[in-house]
Amino acid sequence: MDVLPLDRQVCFALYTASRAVTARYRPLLDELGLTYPQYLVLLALWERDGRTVKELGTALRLDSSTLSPLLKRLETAGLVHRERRADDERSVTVRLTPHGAGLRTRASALPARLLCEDGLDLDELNELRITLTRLTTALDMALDGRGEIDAGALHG
Amino acid sequence: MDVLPLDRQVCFALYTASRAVTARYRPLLDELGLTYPQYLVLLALWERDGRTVKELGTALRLDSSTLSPLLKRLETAGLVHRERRADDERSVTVRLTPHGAGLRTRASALPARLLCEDGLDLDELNELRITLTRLTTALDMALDGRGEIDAGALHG
DNA sequence: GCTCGTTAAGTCGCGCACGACTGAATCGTG
DNA sequence: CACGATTCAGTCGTGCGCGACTTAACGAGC
Repeated sequence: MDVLPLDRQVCFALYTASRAVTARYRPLLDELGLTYPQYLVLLALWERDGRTVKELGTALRLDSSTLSPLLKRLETAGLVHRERRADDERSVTVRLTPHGAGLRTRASALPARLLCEDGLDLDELNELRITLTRLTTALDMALDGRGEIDAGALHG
Repeated sequence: MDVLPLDRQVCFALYTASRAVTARYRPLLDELGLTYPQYLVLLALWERDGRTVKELGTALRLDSSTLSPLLKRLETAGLVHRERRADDERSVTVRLTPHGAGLRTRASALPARLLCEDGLDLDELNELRITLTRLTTALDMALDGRGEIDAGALHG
């Protein structure tokens, strides 16, 4: 069995496409003073404000070691505010400041500005998104399942 | 115009799917002592050995500031060897060592091991790869075009 | 109430990515 | 030949991602 050439590997196409998209977003996000992951965090908060770090991590599939420093930078930039929950002192609630909430209007124009140059029509984008989501959940389940099988092997 | 929810954004699906794939590759690549970008560099070299840093960068869409430290680590690990070209002292040729070439056999088993758990069949993977490649080239052209248009505007 | 296991946020180290820059080699044009 | 522009590899600083770890708070069972 031989190695597939780079151009035939789905994993490489995915890796490259993801970087191409963030590269295309970059100049637009620079105008807002945001990085791409910071933009995704704000997307999550615009959709539902006041989530805990844990809940944001679940939505974005990132853990606290990535989110904590990122949120600290967003707080320094005056876009979010963090405070410990009164009912559970372990959790921290992340809330948009007026400034952070105000960016929503400007940010909502971004996808449309990129849509016209991505070489795909709306149907293709929709299908692509669905396929990618299916791929992600399948791989996540396979990764989780690995651990469960290993744990199960210990009992058997 | 309102902001799309996170789950409807193609950019987010791409970002998440890309990380899910590398996460799934990680335990397998750990056995080979490789990171995911290092694996991609080796894929490129297995396909055609003796390329310059510049040529590798074109194939992987990475520039020297990413590749130089990565190649240095591969050289320290004894997988590649670097040497200045005699006919052009600016360029550096990257060659696989016997050890680096030998990893090819073990690495060729990787895609098949992941294929059975990605939740997609071969036709879907093929279509996905083609769509992603089209997306990447379109976005790259748009990004390049931006600069050319700006430069053109100065002449006009 | 106390202990032990669990959970949440955060820190640290490492390896990318990428922009900005440096230094050396090469090329083009006069 | 000279000299300015270009090309190539490499360094540096910043911000992710992520594994391993720490600390504090919660919860269950005794």
